[in-house]
Amino acid sequence: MNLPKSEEQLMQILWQKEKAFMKDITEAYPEPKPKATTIATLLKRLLTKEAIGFTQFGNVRQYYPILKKEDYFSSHFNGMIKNFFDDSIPQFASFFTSNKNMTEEQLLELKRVVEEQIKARKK
Amino acid sequence: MNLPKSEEQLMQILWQKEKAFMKDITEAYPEPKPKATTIATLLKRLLTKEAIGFTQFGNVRQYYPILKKEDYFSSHFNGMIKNFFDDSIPQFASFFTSNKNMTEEQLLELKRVVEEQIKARKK
DNA sequence: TTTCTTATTCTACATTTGTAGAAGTAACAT
DNA sequence: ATGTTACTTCTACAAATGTAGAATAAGAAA
Repeated sequence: MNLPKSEEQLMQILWQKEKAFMKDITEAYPEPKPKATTIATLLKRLLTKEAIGFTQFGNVRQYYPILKKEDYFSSHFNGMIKNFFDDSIPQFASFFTSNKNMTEEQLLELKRVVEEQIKARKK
Repeated sequence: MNLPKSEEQLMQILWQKEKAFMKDITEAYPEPKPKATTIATLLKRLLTKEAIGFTQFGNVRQYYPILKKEDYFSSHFNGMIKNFFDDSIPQFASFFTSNKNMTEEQLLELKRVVEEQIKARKK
């Protein structure tokens, strides 16, 4: 499932809210907010793709994501690793950690996280 | 710079080859290869976007990437971290390392890479 | 040089994406 | 009851994307 930018942005809102009525979605958009019909169109397209669903409440719908954020992210991320690092995690890791934007503090934090994970696997 | 799939695929080829003539590009494509004119269109679009350039050799052109792979990847990656992990590297790291697809071996490898990087920073 | 092959440009066209107006409908406020 | 508001569906349309045919030009092969 590969969503265009505009739909992905809407998904981000739904992932964050888990459930949301039109009104909540509109509120969540940053300025300049798209027109209501634009949002409606996107919701409709996402419904067609079955990336989201809704529960009818009277005459209003409460939308919720069907596509999981983790899955969506993972598939993208894996795709990138594959294309950019020849499917090699270490190669990616190396690039990632030598990234100038990363502070030493973050590196230490990362190390901690990795160690923790290794420990968790052991048992 | 955000390239559509088809153009990105062509860029991958150019990044890999560094320089390439039409013929080399065609060869690099996996089956089913796109028609030559399709590739030509993509090259033209990439030239317009100044993502690539070329050197004229007689009547043939040798294309090369102008847009750097690292930069392209970084900007995408950062965008994803921002959208999916609220711009938090540790949050991403945590998700990344707890990924089921990752073997313990890879984790150890990652730890090694991180430590190496920390050491490198120190001096 | 005649023909074949290859690269390039132009043109074309269906799909997808981004955005939104028009209109209908039902709940809501007065 | 009745105009106002919120939501949804339909329709629309420009721009971007994916793909490629037609035509052309210029070496390469015969």
